[in-house]
Amino acid sequence: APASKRAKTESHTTSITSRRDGSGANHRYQNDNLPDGCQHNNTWCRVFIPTVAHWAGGDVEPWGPDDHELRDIMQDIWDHIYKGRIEHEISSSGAVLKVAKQHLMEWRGGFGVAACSILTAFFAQDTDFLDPEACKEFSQAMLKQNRFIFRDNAGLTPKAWTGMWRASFILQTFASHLNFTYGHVGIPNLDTEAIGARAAFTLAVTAVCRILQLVVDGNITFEITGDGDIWTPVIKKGKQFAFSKPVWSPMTQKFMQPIMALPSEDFTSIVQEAQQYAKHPRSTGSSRATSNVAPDEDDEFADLFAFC
DNA sequence: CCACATAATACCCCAGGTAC
DNA sequence: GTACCTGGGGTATTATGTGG
Repeated sequence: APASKRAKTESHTTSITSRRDGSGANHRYQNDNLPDGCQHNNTWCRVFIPTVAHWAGGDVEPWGPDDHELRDIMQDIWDHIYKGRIEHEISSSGAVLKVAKQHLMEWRGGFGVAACSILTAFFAQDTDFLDPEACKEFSQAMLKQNRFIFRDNAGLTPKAWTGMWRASFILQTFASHLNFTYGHVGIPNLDTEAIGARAAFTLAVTAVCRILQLVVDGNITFEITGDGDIWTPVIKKGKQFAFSKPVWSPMTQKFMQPIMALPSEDFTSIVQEAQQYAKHPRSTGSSRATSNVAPDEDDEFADLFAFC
């Protein structure tokens, strides 16, 4: 690694890790502890954090790098975004890193939340699913298909995966990543435009698996109010039901390999398709004036069962 | 059709809880 | 004490309604 590009400017840097000296509860770091000015024009939360998440969702370990690697990456991002305005050397135990990691938590959690609300909305629009058993059967069928693919995946070409990848549940869940990273900028040192979003996509796939599994096991129920048109998902309390690294990291690893093997053209087209579900669609030329807003239900069902 | 007021939603942020 | 994850409070932003 190249030598540090700057001299330390803060004299208060304790030579040893300066644990927590933030101003929040239990001396935790909060936004007030970030370098002065970095939040001007919402640059911190509208540009810096999305850029960090864009990197974290790239072709890397989905559940996150260690603090030192993350520090180095974030330093590059910082130097580019705040270049000439705010000089700051990020500490691997300081406010910038800690607060940013909090946002990355929310970024990962967003996949779990998205998968849950998408499946809930799907059930809510079909009265057949008023019967909890129907929900379970449906979810079981989805998962079964996944297992079938896994069982003999040695003999399958990456092409065989693409059918499943295009399932709208997964694409919609993946769109939460596109939303979260909206506003990110390219960082020359990191070649951020060249890397993909395979980690993010892996998390999306895993999140969908998790929510289906919760339904199958009866660990999520739906409170239905109104005239049956307001569904509220209720997930049982417990760490084992969370969308978290200890529970889902093994599954993520399984998914990661074949996803990494996808040719970049295929992956690019997947991302392209997911754009329609994003809040800030990247208009890729064709006018979207007439045809959409949301895909009509027939299309959605067609996609959904395309791989069943 | 536009300006404005109000309602709904999304976003950001913090801190509690839990496990180690 | 530290790290991970969650849930909710409060505000900014967008959608919706209403009068001119």
